Amino acid sequence: MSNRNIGIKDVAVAAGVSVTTVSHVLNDVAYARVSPETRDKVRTAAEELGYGPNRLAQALRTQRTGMLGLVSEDIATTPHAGRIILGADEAAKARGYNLMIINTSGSASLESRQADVGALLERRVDGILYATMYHRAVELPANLATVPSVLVDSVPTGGNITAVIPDEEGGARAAVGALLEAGHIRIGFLNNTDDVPATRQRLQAFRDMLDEAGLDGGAAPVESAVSEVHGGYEAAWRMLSREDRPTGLFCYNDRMAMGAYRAASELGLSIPGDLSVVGFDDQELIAANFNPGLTTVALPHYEMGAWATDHLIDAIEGKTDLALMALPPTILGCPLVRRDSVVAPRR
Amino acid sequence: MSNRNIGIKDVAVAAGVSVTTVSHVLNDVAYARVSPETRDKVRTAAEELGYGPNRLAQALRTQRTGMLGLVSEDIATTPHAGRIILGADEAAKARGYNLMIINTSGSASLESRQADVGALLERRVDGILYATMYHRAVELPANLATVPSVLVDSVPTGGNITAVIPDEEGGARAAVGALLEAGHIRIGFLNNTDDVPATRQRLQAFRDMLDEAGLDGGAAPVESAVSEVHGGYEAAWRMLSREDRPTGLFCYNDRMAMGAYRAASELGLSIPGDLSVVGFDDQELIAANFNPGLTTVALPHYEMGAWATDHLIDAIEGKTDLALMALPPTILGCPLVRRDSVVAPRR
DNA sequence: CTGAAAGCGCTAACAA
DNA sequence: TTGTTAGCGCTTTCAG
Repeated sequence: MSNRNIGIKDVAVAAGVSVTTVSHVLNDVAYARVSPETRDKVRTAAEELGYGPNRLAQALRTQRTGMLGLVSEDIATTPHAGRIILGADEAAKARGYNLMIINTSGSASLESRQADVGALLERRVDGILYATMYHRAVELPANLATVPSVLVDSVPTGGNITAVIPDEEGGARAAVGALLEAGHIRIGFLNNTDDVPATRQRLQAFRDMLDEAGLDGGAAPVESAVSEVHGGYEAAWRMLSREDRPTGLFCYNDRMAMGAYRAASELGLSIPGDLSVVGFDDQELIAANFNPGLTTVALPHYEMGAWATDHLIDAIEGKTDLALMALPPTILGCPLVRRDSVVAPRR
Repeated sequence: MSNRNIGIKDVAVAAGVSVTTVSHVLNDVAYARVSPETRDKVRTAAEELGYGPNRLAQALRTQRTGMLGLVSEDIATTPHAGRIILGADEAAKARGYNLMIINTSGSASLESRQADVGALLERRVDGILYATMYHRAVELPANLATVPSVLVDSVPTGGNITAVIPDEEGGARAAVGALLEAGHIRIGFLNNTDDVPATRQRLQAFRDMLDEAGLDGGAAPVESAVSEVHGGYEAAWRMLSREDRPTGLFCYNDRMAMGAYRAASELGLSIPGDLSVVGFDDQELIAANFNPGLTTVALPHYEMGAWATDHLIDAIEGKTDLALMALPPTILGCPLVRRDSVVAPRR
């Protein structure tokens, strides 16, 4: 058990050598030439005393803390943050780094976010991950540029910084593809009303897929509403009340799909018999627990967190030049998760 | 904007004073006697140079890092972790501390969890928060005792450590109380099958409340199943198929309540008309988005995180002796969140 | 093969 | 009222 009070000097005394030697063997310094016997003596002494290095002192001396700062938006409000943190934590741990986390609000002022970054900087983190809770364009605090950093789940409004984002288009194409593949030809889209990349890109992919299938994407029904359960409910109600109501429905996210389930049920439409639906986000609680289970598209939060961390560490260790890969953002896939809400349309 | 490269010495030179003076004014050292003019010179010099203290060096010298370690179980799988982290982060930030987070698994071996604590110890965190994802008894890594620490959302199996847990009993009493108050006299409980404190305490509170209301708690219907949606569905189906089916249903958690909603619907029972239900956990996604909105009991995760952090810092700063408050655990309230799933029974 | 000593950036006696 | 200086625990150059 590691004992806070004992230092390298104590180990040196116990082993009857100098601190230099202790440092050399404990850190496996390449150029050090120490006899096997001495190495053994040192190691057992360290073991017996329960020596653990003081990382602060190490850091002060080497100018490397082995700490990564993670500023994350709205940690408590979405499950997405947890996945990014987990991906980052595991990637970091695998390479001997640890995470210093600061929560911020998506709506916080630039100054307040700059102060958060500043706190991390004072602690001399080796690099910073800046994670947002949904894919959009963010204005980054200027002091972020002070240190290697990567943006997770967003693109920068100005300037350039390495970023990693989800493949909205590919995900949407997979979703619509699942419907097409099942044989649907009347397909509707329940879109979000916010002006974020996902809104535009998913719509574009929706239309493209229909066009490519020989259907008229431009004429396909689209209803928009706030991307919450009640919005999905309202939009679905409108969509499903049409004469030529679709047999397949692509929803902007799982929450809207949840609303669509309710609307369908109230309209006497069964899922998937009368209506096939596919969502986006793969929110466990909703998607897996629905009846029938919701086929949806998963967002790669864990993967983005891990990717960002790995590349950040590469940059810190000089294995990569972040500046070179600053633009464009790296895009990570959004895999389709098949459950039971898509079947062939009734004929 | 804080500049990593400039140190206290540069400020001293720029201001034409010694480093001592700089240190004194920048840290507002009480006993220091520095003229107002000098103070000004120092402050503006620091400002202009963009000086930010190197917290590592400070920490090495003062033996205080201002960092708190947080080992948290299963960050990505429950929304609870996010709330604990948020509560801890805000409390910490308010007192000038930051959080170093390590994720661990609830099922990880003692050694692996001990290594996680060890990593925090090497970084010389001033104290450690150990958070579990559900209320139970945990075996803590021995090295945790090395430093001030508090356990969040669990009680220790052996030894003593300050802990903070939710008021299971009070929460359950509030839940059953809501049903009683609405006039229900046939009330059932859908319980969890895991042997955790919540299972026992909520059941006990359920029976007690009925007894106190002059109903026979011992005879009240209880069905148990795994605490997931499908478990709730199965248990509810059994419960609601009885001749004397209850008009009020208390569910172990919101997920089980979600299953109960489905079972009720399939049995042609409307909520809340034919059946009033109350859950536990207040999982936003479920509880608020259900139709009707689920009346439930909120778990004080944010509060536990904040309470633990505040008391940990008190101990670190010598304002409290943690040992004195080690036993018994502090209990934080679980407030009832009223929505629309409880009404008076039909008569 | 091993050790002495300088110094990372800062704080806090102590001196002036 | 201000400055000198000795470390905090470690790594690393340089000399044996």
